[in-house]
Amino acid sequence: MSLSPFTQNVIKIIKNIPAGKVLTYGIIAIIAGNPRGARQVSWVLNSLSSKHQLPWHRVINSKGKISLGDFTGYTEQKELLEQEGILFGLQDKIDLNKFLWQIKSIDEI
DNA sequence: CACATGACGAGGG
DNA sequence: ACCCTCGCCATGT
Repeated sequence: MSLSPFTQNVIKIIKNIPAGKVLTYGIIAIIAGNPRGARQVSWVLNSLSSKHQLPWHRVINSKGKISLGDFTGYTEQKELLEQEGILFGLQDKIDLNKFLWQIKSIDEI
């Protein structure tokens, strides 16, 4: 199995998100080279996070919320993020203006 | 080649 | 703010 360059970039980006910061599926897709590849990002997390030791919990959706369901890891992800100092506001929403990792290009990695 | 999958996102009601 | 629809994409079967 070989992964597309885009998917490889996604892995590289996620692996470099610093503790205490988060990134959204959409932004990762953009930085990785495909503005419309957000769904592929979720696929990577779901199937390759353990194999590549990815900090999967640092990826949330564009609304600043956790995308996992109550029975698929929601609580675990929230705890991991809180342990890194990330705060949850009303509606369990994270303030992106404060916790979003400011990266503009994959070259910064 | 056809069809299903997955932790998405923008838009509208 | 919530819910649904629709478009999108790399993979897997």
